[in-house]
Amino acid sequence: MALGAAIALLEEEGPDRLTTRAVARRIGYTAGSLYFVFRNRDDLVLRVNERTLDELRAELDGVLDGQKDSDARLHALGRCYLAFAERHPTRWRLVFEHDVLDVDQVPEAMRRKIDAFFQLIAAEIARRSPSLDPDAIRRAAQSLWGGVHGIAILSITGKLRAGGERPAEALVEDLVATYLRGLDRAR
Amino acid sequence: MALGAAIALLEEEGPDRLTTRAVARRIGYTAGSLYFVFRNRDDLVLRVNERTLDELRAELDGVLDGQKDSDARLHALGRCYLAFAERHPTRWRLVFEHDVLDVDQVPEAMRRKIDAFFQLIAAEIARRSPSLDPDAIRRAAQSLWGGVHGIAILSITGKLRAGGERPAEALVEDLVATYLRGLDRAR
DNA sequence: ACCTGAACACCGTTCAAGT
DNA sequence: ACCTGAACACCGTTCAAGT
Repeated sequence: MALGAAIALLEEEGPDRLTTRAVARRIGYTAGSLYFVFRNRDDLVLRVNERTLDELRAELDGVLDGQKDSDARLHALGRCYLAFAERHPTRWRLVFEHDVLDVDQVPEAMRRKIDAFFQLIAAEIARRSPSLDPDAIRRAAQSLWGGVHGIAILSITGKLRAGGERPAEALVEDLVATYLRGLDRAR
Repeated sequence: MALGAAIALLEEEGPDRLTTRAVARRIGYTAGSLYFVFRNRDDLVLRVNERTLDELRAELDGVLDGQKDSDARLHALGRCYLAFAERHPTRWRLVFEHDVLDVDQVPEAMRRKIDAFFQLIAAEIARRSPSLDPDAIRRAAQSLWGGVHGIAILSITGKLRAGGERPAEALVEDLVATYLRGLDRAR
């Protein structure tokens, strides 16, 4: 499958080398024939990204097994998210940095995957803070997870220069713990 | 100046069209001559990014004038950061998405600018929570600002799909307020 | 039905040669 | 001292033509 070659190329050579021609070469075909399986390069990247999101989702689901306490589950999700980003930096960045040109045409499936992910967080928050109304829960899920995402991206791109070991993990722990503590203190 | 042309090109046509050839064309020179002023395309992007960070910094400094309360200052910084990102999405993204190939060779000036920015946050946190030790302050500045950054990037790339108007601003307010509240509740 | 190969309009980068 | 212009090795994309 062409997708496999694309992913290998991406991890081995980086995003700039993920070209239609290189993918074709790697599977022993000619450049033009790739356009029978992908609409264009955007489409190729999009399919790689869907795969990446599916893998991430599977790992997140996996990490929830066995954890009972909602706060522990949220911490586990945060750690897992960060760990995935650190394990697959190139693929993970591609998900968020790739711009589709004809917006909202193609990425409907992608948006659903991202939404589903926020709902995972929202469900845990609803559980631990049952007094929050649905709007507040949505908001909390988005700002908390936006936060974890930001730490992950700054860490991966080397913009943090933090001290200690596993510095980004400490930041995620800090953000989740402090935010949840703030949630408990009513407004 | 070539830099001006590069920035105009970037805002008008997007990051993919920011090519050495297009910049040269726009200022009436030939492609090769650009290499007398920039080392290569990476260097060109780096210089654009430095300029962007300088502008952002100036706006952040400006927003602090007049605000006395540290919490209000942190909120103002968050809103200003987000507003800048929304006003210059392409340039702002380029700062964080551009990868220099020969790492830590070139971007020393860039790193200092980013560090200086975290220190701006850390100073406000130190002021409002004087009982925190220096490590905790650094950590708080990084996780809180990583968080604001994450919301900004998800918002700009259309991955939030939040309700209400100025949705990202509401998230930044929520994150900052809740995090600071969490900071006040000792561990 | 499936793939090739050539073509077109682009890139980044280098470097002799011109003024 | 400064710039050009051609060259090289790449891109994405299309599409006649081959099997």
